[in-house]
Amino acid sequence: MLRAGVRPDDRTFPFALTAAAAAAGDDARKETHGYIIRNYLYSDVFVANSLVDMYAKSGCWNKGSDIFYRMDNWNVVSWNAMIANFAQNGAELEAIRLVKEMQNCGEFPNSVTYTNVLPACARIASLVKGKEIHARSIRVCSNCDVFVSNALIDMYVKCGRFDLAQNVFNVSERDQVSYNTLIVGYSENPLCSEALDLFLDMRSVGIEYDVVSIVGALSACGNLSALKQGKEIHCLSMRKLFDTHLFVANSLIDLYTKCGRIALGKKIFDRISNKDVASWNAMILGYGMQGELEAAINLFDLMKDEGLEYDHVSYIAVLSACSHAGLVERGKRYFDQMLAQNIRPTQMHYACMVDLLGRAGLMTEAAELVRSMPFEADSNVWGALLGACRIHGNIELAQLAAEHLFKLKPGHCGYYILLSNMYAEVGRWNEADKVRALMKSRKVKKNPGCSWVQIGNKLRAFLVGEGSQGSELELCYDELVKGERMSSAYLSWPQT
DNA sequence: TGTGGTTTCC
Repeated sequence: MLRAGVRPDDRTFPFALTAAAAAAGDDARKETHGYIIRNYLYSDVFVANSLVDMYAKSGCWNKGSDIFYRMDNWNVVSWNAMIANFAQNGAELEAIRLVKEMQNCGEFPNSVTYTNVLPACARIASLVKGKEIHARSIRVCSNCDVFVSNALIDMYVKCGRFDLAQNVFNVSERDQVSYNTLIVGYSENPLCSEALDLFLDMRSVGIEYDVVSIVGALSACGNLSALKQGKEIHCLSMRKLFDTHLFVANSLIDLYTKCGRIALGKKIFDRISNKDVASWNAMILGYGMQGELEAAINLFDLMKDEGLEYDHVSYIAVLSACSHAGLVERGKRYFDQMLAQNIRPTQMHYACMVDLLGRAGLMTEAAELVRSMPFEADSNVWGALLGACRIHGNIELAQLAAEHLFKLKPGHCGYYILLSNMYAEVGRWNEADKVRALMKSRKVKKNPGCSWVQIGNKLRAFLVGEGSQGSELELCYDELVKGERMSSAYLSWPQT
């Protein structure tokens, strides 16, 4: 247009800026912005809004912010773009605050406002703020907007309130995203079966599954060790050529390694031409999970040779492998390497390190690491320490760890039992009884041992002490064998 | 002839 000598006007730029926002690299953004500055088109609210949006999407929230605060007048779109700018770039509280501020400035939030701010509540898991937004959206009927109800479902899921997420889902208009949001939300234990039910439901009400639904369903199967259903979903994904999608392929590695089919997972890993960090992480975690620790650590080292940067998950994978293999010095080296790479350790990293040191009997060092953490240790960290105390018979430290665990996870039976058994082993019966009494007073039930098999689309569980399960077990076995024969018949690669 | 929106891998 410029080459043809046609002068763009303020109507041109919203289109150009939208395109620049989606373009790779910063060149198009800088050039377009520069032209606008040189030609005094800055004061047009449409143009300025598009600029804020462009910078929000490119991750420069201060650039978007500069433009916003220099604008002469704002409309509701300006506020919404600015809320998105904060919400998508790590300034969640600012985004939430801006909804109040826009009202102070006399602007009314609309459905887009709520759609933009709800993911901010979700990311910081602020149920209070999320509920407040929910209530406001009801007052102006925004909750009837499918974008808003989907964002609400996601917010409740991310705050751990599956009951409220399900409520919103039940009373709202539902589309593909509604199903996907709930499937992905449920695909973590212990709601994986619900996730798979929803995956079947969506198809029966005529809503097509897409890559996101497949990823959620595969992840649910992995967590359930539901190999047969996982294979079926693998087949469904092949039918739509989704299986070459990177996220799907990575989920397939996760599925097969979690189900113990390491070779199958490796086959998928090898076939991915554009492997990303998550592909490598999934494979390293898979080897580690199945006890192939040398393979896990070798793959970790190989990843670097391939020119890929480690992320925090890579380190969780390799540290847990070192811990299980008893490679203390090597684990410490990797931990230091992670710090040098400016990756801030999370609870899980500390839990791995405490486990590493503790298993090796370096109890003082493990306790010192917990003490030196820059934030309060969570139940994974204290649990790792308690586990190590159990192995090495360190009752004093076990008491300390258990004290924290009883506060952090008061309903978790395992910790009470572990400590009580430790007392009993050394004949400190009074203290063992005290722990049991504490457990009883808190109405903590001991979970019975449980084992299960999958038959068709159902899981059948067997509990310790259930009695007369002999015939039922045989029945399950027959069905299981039949099911295996069927699933191997339609797979295109050899079974491992 | 113009601006803003929800869900995904480890």
